[in-house]
Amino acid sequence: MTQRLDIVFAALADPTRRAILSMLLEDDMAVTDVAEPFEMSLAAISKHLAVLTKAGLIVQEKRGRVKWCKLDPQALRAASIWMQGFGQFEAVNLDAFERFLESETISQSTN
Amino acid sequence: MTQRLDIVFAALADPTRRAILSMLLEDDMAVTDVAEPFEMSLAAISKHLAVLTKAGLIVQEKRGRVKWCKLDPQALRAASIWMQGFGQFEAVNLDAFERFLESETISQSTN
DNA sequence: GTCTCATTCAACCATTTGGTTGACTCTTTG
DNA sequence: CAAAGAGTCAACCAAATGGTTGAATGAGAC
Repeated sequence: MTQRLDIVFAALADPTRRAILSMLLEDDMAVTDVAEPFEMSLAAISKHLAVLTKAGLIVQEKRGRVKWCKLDPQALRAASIWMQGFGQFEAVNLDAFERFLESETISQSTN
Repeated sequence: MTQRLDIVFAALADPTRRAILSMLLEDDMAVTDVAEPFEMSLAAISKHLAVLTKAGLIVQEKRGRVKWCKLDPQALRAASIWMQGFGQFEAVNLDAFERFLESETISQSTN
C-alpha cells in the first residue's frame, strides 16, 4: 500500500502527466493523439503513459494497431483517502476545481 | 498553481515524508524528535523537512535552539481539489483511512 | 508483398533525488 | 567562558527521472 502511494504520487508530480489525465477526463484517446498537443517526442509521451499505467491511473488497451488510453480513477482513491486524513476538507468545491483546471493548461506543463 | 502541485505531489511521493506527516498529525515535534524513529541521519531528515516546508505541507518555527515542526494541511487542499475532479469519491471513509494509517508504518518507509 | 502508420525499445545524456559524512553555527547550560 | 545540544551546510555519491534520437516491431491498407 505504501509502495502504491509512492508511485501514484510520483506519477501525479509531473505536469505533463497531470495534463494527460485531464485530457483523458474528456475522452479515451490513442497514444498518438495524446502526444499531439505536446512539444516533446512521442517516445517521451509513451514513457509518461507507462508511468501512469504502472501507477494504475490509466489502463491501456490495444485494438488493432492503436493503443487506447483510458482514465482509471481507482488509483486516485487510495491517495485521496490518505489525504483526507489531514484536515477536514470541505465537500468538493466544483467551482474551485473548474477554475483550477483552467489554470492547469498544457502550455504551462511543458518543462 | 501547476508548479505548486508539482512540489506538493513530489513531496508526498516519499514514504519517509508521508510517515513524518502522519507523526505530525499527532502533535508538533522538534526536528530531533522527528528523526528519532528513522534509521537515517539527522541531516537526511532535515532535508526531508525542507522539502515538506517548501511544499507548504509543514511550517517550522524556531523557539530557542529547537525548531518546531507543525503540520500545515492547507497545501493538501489544492492537491485534494485537483484529485476530486477524477471520479466521484464518496464521502470520506474514516474507517478505511484508519486501516490505511495502520499499514503505513515507519518501518516500511525506510528505503 | 510492400508501404505506411502506431508504438515501443535501446542507448545515451543532463539533472534531480535521497542518502552519507564532517565541519560549522547558534543557543543553552554549567 | 567552555562544553554540549539542536540543527544546517557543503561536498560528495549512486540511483532514478525526463528527455533525446534512431532502429525495431506489429498491424492495416494498397
